[in-house]
Amino acid sequence: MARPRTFDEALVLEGAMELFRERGLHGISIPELSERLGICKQSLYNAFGDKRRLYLSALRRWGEQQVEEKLALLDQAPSPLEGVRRLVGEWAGLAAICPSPGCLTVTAIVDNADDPDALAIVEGQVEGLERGLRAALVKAQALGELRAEASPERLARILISTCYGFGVLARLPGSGPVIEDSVATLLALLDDAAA
Amino acid sequence: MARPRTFDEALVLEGAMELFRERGLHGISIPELSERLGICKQSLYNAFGDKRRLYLSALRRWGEQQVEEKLALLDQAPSPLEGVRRLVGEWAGLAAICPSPGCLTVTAIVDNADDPDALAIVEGQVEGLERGLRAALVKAQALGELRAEASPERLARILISTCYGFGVLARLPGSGPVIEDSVATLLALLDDAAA
DNA sequence: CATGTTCTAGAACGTCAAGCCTAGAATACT
DNA sequence: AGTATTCTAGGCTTGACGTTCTAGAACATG
Repeated sequence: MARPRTFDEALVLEGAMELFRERGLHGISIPELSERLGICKQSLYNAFGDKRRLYLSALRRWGEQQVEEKLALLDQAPSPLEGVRRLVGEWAGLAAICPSPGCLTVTAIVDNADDPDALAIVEGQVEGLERGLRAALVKAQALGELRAEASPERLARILISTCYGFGVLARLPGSGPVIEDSVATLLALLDDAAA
Repeated sequence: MARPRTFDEALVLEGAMELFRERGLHGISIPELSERLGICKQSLYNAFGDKRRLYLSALRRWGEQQVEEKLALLDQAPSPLEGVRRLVGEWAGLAAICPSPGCLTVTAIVDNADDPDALAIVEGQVEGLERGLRAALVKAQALGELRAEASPERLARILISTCYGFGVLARLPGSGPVIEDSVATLLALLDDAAA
C-alpha cells in the first residue's frame, strides 16, 4: 500500500519536546526543528499537523512523563513521607543540574498565556502532581509520619509552588548550587512540618 | 532650540512594562506597542533605541520598582520578622490577584534565556531581594524573633523561590484563591521556623 | 509489476515583524 | 522671525516564519 514511516514518531516527539524545553515555543522555528530532528518539514506536518499541535503534543507527553515518573517515586518509596521526600528531592534536584534544559511546564505557562488548550494541559499536570502528593501526605499522616495539625492539601500545594519556583530560577546561569542547597532547605522544612 | 518631548518618557516606559508583563517580549510587537502607548514608532526608537533596549529598560525599571517597594515594606515594619511577613504576603498576594498581569521577572527569564544582559538584570533583582530578606532575618534572629538554629540565608532563598513559583502558577486562570491560601500556608511555615 | 502512499529536498506564498526613511507639522530657543 | 529639533503619519526594505506546493525517489502491498 504505502511506504511506511521511516522515523519513530515517538522519538521525534521526544526530540521536539527537548528543543521546546530549551528554547520555548517561539524560540525554535519549524525549519530549525526540521533540521535538528533530521526530518523534513513536510513529514513534520504530516505526522503532527501544524506547529501548535506539535507543541501541544510535546507538552502532553511532557506532562504524562513527569507525572508518571514522580508518582512512581511515591509508590516505590518505603513509606509515604519518604516518597514525598524523594519526589521533591528529585524534582527540585533536576532543576539544579547545570545547564538545565528547563521545565517545559514553566515555559508553557509563560509562552501560552492565551492558549486555553495549552493551559488546560498544564493544569492537568499540576493537578495530577498535587493529587499524588496530597494522597501521600494523607497516608503519611494516618501513619503518624506527619503531625496531625498539618494540612496535607496545603503542604502539597506549597511544595509544588516552591518546585516551580526552582524551575524558574534554574534558568539563571550559575544557580545550580544555590538551588541544590534550597532543596535541602525545603526538605528540612518538610521534616519540621512532620515532626 | 528644539521641540521638547510631548510625552513623559517615564510614563511611556511604565506602559511598555505593563504590556511586556502581560504578553512577554515576543508577545507584543513594535507597531502594537506604538498604538497602545499612543506614540508613533519613530518616537519609540528615538527615545529608547530598539525593541531589545526598550525591553531591557522596562525590565530594569520593573526590578528597581519591585526591590524598592519590597525593601520599603521591610523598613516600615514594626519588627524585622513582621517586615518579612509583610514582604512575602504582599509579593505572593499580588500574584493571587486575578487576572494577574504577571511577574515580568518570570517571563523575562523564560523569554531571554540566551540574553546575558537581561539575565544580569534579573539576577541583580533577585539578589537585591535576597539580600534584603536575609538582612531582616538576621536582625530578627538577633532580636530573638527567629530561632537560633534557623538559617537566615536559606530561609530567605526558599521564600524567594516559593514566591516565584506563585508567579508562575498565577498565570493559570482561576488560580487566585489557591495561591491566596498558599500564601497563608507559607506565612504559617515561616512562623513555625520562627517559634 | 503496478499502484498508491509516504518519503525527501527545496521552492514558493502570504504574513508580519523590526527597523529605517521621508515629508510635513509643531515648538522652543536665539 | 528664523532655525533646529522633535513630533506625527505612514510607507519601504529586509528578513524570518508558518504553511503549502511541486517533483521525484523509496517502498509495501495487490
